[in-house]
Amino acid sequence: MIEAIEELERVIKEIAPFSVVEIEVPPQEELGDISTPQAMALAKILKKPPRTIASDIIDRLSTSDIFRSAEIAGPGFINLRFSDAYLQNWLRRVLRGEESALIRKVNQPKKINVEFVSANPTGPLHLGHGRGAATGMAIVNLLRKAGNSVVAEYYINDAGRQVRLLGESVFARYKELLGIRYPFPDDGYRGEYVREIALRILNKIGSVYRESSFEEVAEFFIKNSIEIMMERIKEDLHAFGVYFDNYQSERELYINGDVDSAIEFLRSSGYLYEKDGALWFASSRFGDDKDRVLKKSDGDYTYFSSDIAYHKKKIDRGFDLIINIWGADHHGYIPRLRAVLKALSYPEDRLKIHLVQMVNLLRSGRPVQMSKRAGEFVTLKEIMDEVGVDSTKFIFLTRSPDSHLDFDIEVAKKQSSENPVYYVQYAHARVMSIFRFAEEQGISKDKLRDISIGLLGLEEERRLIKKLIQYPLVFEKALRSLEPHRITFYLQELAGLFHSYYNRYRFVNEDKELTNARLCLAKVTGTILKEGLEILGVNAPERM
RNA sequence: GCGCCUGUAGCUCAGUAGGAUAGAGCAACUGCCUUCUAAGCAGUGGGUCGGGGGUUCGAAUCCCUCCAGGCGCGCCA
Repeated sequence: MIEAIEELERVIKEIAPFSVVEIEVPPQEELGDISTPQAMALAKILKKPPRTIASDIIDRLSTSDIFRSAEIAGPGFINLRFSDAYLQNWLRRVLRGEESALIRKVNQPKKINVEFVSANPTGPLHLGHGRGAATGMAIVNLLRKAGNSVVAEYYINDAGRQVRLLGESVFARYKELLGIRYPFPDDGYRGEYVREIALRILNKIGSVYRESSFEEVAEFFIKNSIEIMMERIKEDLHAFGVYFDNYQSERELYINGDVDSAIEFLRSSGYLYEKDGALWFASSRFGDDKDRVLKKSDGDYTYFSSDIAYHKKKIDRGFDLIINIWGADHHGYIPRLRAVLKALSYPEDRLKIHLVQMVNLLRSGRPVQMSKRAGEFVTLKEIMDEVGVDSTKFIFLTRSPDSHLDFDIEVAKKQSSENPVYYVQYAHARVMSIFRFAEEQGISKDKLRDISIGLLGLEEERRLIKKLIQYPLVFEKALRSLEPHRITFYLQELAGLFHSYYNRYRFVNEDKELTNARLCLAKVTGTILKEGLEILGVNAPERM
């Protein structure tokens, strides 16, 4: 597939150097194995009839190695069929474990920062964070598989009013545990976890702050509360199979002077001014709808200031690409951040902000009450325990990030035997099971003889092979759009073809040559299922 | 009021840098386990792609408009 893509790219770029080459799988398999509508897209630019362009493209293709046929269809589609020799050679390479058969590495690996989750350390992760976590991790996996050097990063908002409020809430519970009356802060965090944090602090330090006011011990309580909270958040993330390479603290940006130096930088560039006793950034000069305050008239910095410092630091760290994965409720923030990066002369196309839409939690069709104020909300941990990690991730990654997601706990659980995730995992487990059986018959998975595609002439076998070879194309499309759900859907289709074939034919049979060929097919299927599941961060079980 | 996202089968959703006869899972119904795992397979039914207009050889996809839902519009984070 990769050679086919490259051949088409080569030829199309000869004709139209700046066009983006679009390759797809035809809607009906009778039409061909792959196709391109490129000739029609080029017709307007080149001012030639699409079929003439198509014919020109076909003439330039060196069809013999890769393609068996190339035809013009309809208004100007080019439909191509792979030659048996090419298919056989590709299968052989996958069998040998050659990664280059599955993934085309990027020409120039990039240093990429992907920031996601970044939940405030004021409470446990909830389901919405889970969606961001699953999506972000899958995007990181995609980028890494393509050969990039990726830093998965979590930005900890551990400065400002919210964490102070957490500290005070914990302090109030601490006093309470000591049997001392203390007014609970008005908008304080009332969740049970706050009490747990207080208890841990109590166990650690005892009653030494029995008589203290919050002002006296604020630093201590804030710092410790955040640490305990982050510990728990990391535990949840790890249980969810999500790992960060770097946790960047907002507080440190202040302490290390990054905020001051970022502001100085903007000031020296002439983008700051004072008005009404506050310090403003002229973001409207860079596309934002209005200017934004960096330093309030009371002397405190806004959150925006540290965010500027944070992104300046990312740029200074030398990333070629900065990807932020945000919850959709932050979308209003995009123009001002883009304005910042413009002011910092960072090329516009090197900042990508991907929004992940909100998750509604339901139980049997009814919305689950979520009151953050009262501390009543369902945590990601609870969902993981009740529904399962793989199933939860799969549900997140079976939807476009743009779509609002209704997550029904009962449906996610009830489907647990018919859930698409098990369907895909089951296909993998079946491949493994076939090899366990073959092993009993004295056929080792690692000692398969060369595959001969001539023995795989059944319609179902051809269909499966053609689905398998689509994997590199699906990967590239997922990578280009940073949309892991494309992989998820592909895996379901692949699993479907495999199950169907499995049900009808025997892999291990009386004919040794045929058995060998079919086992090769099973092995390639297993490899690709595993490869795809790896990107999603979902387990590929040996047995179920 | 302004901005972003969404509206596709009874339900949950794919498909949208314009492309071929709009797909899948669930639910419903009918069959298939003495042979590599039935968490599976085979089959049946199910659609004004929210409405209306426009651009185009061609629109679920682009533009305009209206309707519906979600989210956001602070010297909060």
